[in-house]
Amino acid sequence: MPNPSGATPQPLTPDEESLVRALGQVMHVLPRAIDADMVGDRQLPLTEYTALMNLSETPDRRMRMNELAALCHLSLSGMTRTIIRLETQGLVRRERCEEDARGWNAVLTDAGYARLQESWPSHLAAVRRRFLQHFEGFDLAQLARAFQRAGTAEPAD
Amino acid sequence: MPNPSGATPQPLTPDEESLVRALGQVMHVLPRAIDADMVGDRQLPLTEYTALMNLSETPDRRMRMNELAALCHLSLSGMTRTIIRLETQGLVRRERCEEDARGWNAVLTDAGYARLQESWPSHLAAVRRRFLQHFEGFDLAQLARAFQRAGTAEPAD
DNA sequence: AACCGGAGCTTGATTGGTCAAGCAAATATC
DNA sequence: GATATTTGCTTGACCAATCAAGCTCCGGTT
Repeated sequence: MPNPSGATPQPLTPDEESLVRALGQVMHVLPRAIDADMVGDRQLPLTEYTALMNLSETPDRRMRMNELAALCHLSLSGMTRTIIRLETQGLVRRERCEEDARGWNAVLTDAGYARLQESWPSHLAAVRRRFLQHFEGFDLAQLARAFQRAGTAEPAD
Repeated sequence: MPNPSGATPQPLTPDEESLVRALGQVMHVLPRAIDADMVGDRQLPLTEYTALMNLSETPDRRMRMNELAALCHLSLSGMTRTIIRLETQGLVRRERCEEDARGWNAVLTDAGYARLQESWPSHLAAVRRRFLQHFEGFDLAQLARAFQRAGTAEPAD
C-alpha cells in the first residue's frame, strides 16, 4: 500500500480520469458486443472461439490443457469446462497425451475447424468495426507495446 | 488464421494483431489485479468500490438504482445484488424514493464513506501502477476519445 | 373512479467463471 | 525399488453476473 496513512495522494488529472473511465467502459462493452455479433452470426461465444482459434494455430491442431488455458487467459478448470462444452458440440475431442499419461490434448476436429472457418470472418469484422476502426491514425505498434506492459501481471516498479 | 478457400476477408496486420491480443490480455488481467490489490489492502472488490465511488460523487450521496447501475456498467439486477452486499456490511442503506414510491435510493452511510476514504488511495495507486504508468508520453486525451468511441455500443458505420 | 399499460426494482433460474480439494501418473529421494 | 512429493487435470462448492418473470406503483384513458 503505497500511501502511508495521512496525506491523501494526488488525484488523477482530467485526462487520466477520462481514459480510465473509457477503458472501464470498453472492458465491459466490447466483449459483449463482439460476442453478440458472433452469436448472432455464427453461434460461437468468444471464449469458445478463442479456444478453437488457438488450437487451429498449432501445427497438428492439438494442445495440452495447460498451455491452452494460458493462451485463452482462463484458469485450468475454466479451460476444462470450455473444452467439455466444445466436446459435446463435436468441435473438439480429447486424447490422452502419449508421452505423459496424466496429460490430455484438446484436438480440433474437422467439424471444429469448419466451424472456425465459418466464424472467423464475422469475428474479424467485429474486431475491426468495434475496436480497430477507432484507432486509425494511431501508432498501433507503440500502443500494443504499452498494453503488453499493462497486461503483464506484476509491474516491476 | 490459416487462410483457406474462397473470398476471405483481409487478415489483420501484425500490429493490429498484437494490439488486439494485448487488449485481450489487459481486459483479463487488469480488473483482477486491481481487485487483488484492493482486497489485500482494504477489502473492497472493484464492483462494490465503484458503487460507493459513484454514490460519493453525488451531492447528497444517494442515487436511484437505475442510474447507479448504468454508471457501474451493471445490469439492474446485478446492481440490486451489489447494493444488498453493501447493505449487509452497513456501507449503504436503502430508502424509498419520496417522489416515486416504486423507486429506491441507495444511500452511502457514514461507514460507507469512511470505508471509501480508506480504499481510495490504494485504488488510485493500483490504477496508476498497473495502467497509467505504461502510457507516459502518450496523448491521453486523444487516447481517451478513441476509447470512448470504442466503448459506445453501436458503431455508426 | 376504475382500469389498463408501462416503469422501477427484486427474485428465481441459469451461466460461466474461480478456488480448493481430489485423483492418477511421474519423478525424486532414500 | 519403495515411498514421498509434485504435476496435470477434473470435480465440487461457490460466486457474481445475466435474463426473464414477477410485484408494486404510477399515470393517462375513459
